[in-house]
Amino acid sequence: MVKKPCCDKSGLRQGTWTAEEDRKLTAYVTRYGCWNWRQLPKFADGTVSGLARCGKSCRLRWMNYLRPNLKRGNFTKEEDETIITLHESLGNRWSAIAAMLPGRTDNEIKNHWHTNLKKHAKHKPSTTKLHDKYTNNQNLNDDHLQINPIIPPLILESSPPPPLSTNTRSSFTTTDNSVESTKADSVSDFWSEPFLLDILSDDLPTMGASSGFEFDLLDGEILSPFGFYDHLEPFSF
DNA sequence: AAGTTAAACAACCGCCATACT
DNA sequence: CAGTATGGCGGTTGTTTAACT
Repeated sequence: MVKKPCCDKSGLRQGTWTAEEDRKLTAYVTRYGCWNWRQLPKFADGTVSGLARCGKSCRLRWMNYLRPNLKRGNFTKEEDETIITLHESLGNRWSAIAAMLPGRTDNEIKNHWHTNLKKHAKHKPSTTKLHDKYTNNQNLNDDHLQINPIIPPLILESSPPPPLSTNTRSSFTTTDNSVESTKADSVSDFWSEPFLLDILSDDLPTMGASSGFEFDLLDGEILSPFGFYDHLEPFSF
């Protein structure tokens, strides 16, 4: 939804993400992984310099637009046919359909379905081999994962943020503000330092290899799956 | 050129399943 | 075992933009 930027009751921003917010989120996830979406924004150190977004919003933004290897742009004819066929078999299980289309998100497929394919699907009989395979298979859940074995591991779920001593998601949910603030401070240092040098020098080769990032330094420009890196300058928060 | 309509799509909401304490 | 926190999913909404009159 493209709402006007505003703050909700808890002071969190809503609406369209800015390039700055995208940079912050990408930088954080690139470095620490998506270990805990709901805690992530807390490390942004308030609403002025940090990410004043709810974790859910962060996850959605990352999964649908910022994560590596996402395709952008028009769907191919083959993709359309695949979506239609899978929808006949799976129904509105968009995540399952998206799993069959590397680089496409469930949200993207869902939107595409409602705006383009739904009307065509009504008139188009299913005749593809893929459809036959599914209609003849009783265990769709297991099978659809086997058909496409090249779905890349999405992101660094197993990589806890270095400053934390634990990666259990509930152990950090605490009412002990002193403990939390201490941890948050140590992590929020990240937000106040220029991350570019870090990711270029140390973390990125490793993180990039595991997460699908590809960064190239060319004449002072950084080429990345994200357009905004193309004109990125080292920044601090 | 201005107004209207339809299409596209980014993002939020609510619910549910799972993991943890 | 119950309660709570979190992640994930699907439905839906609302703004922007393109196409049309």
